[in-house]
Amino acid sequence: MEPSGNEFLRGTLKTIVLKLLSEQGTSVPNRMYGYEITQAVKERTKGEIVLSFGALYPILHKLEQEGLLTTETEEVEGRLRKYYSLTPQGTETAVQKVTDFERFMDTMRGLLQLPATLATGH
Amino acid sequence: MEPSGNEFLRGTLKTIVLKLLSEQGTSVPNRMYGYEITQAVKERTKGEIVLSFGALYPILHKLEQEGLLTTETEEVEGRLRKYYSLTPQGTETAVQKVTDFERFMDTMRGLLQLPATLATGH
DNA sequence: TTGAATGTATTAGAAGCTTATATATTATTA
DNA sequence: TAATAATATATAAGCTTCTAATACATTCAA
Repeated sequence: MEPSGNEFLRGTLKTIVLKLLSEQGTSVPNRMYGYEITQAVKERTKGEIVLSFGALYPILHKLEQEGLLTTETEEVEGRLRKYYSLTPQGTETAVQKVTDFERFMDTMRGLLQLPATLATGH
Repeated sequence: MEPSGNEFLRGTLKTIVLKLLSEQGTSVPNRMYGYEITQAVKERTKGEIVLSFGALYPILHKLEQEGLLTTETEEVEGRLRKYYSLTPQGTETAVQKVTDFERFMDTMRGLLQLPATLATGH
């Protein structure tokens, strides 16, 4: 039906992936592998958003194909791991997507007559 | 591509339609026709969100089929107009969807590390 | 009389998901 | 030691949802 039962998530997956990769990790540029991305999203949202692999991998491949991501495969503890990191263009797109999403939320708040959020608790 | 060039709108269309119909208009229960809905969305969002008819009508028909909307057709100024209004179940769903969307925005703000919105300007 | 605005509706096709499946290793538990 | 959970990447079938295009019809303004 919907991604992890949340219909609103539709169309936001690329933005989530790009944003996570744009954050500073232990390596510069930051790199993450697919499984790690799903776990990070699950942890940060306390299980509210769970990316399925069937959704994630096609997105990663598409972003790579579009030149926003590059990959490096490494063997870690006997298993193959494919790390993804942003290209310069990917970094730009990440910023743009997040800005677009903020704007979208603002527009939706107006349309649905919702109050501005004052306390979030996160 | 995306609804009115906005990929994030995916999955929010039902919520928008239900919310608009749930607001108090001149009639109780409030009723609107398809074209009116697209215009209301366009005006409220200053053109940022434009619903296409190809997206709107299937949604209206589906909501009717699900028992969330009822319709009445009237002739107004020589043209046929089909008014949609919420059933009791539709009213419940409208509230639920808006609540779900607020929760979703909160989750996304946490995930994307966005600040809480203090001033909106709308 | 021509075009813009108003109005409902369908269709073909693309895109973005879900769900199921395949494959494989390591770590834990019964 | 055998089964299962967790770790890890990936594809395929199929459904839903959207875009873009089209059809049809009326009213109003230029």
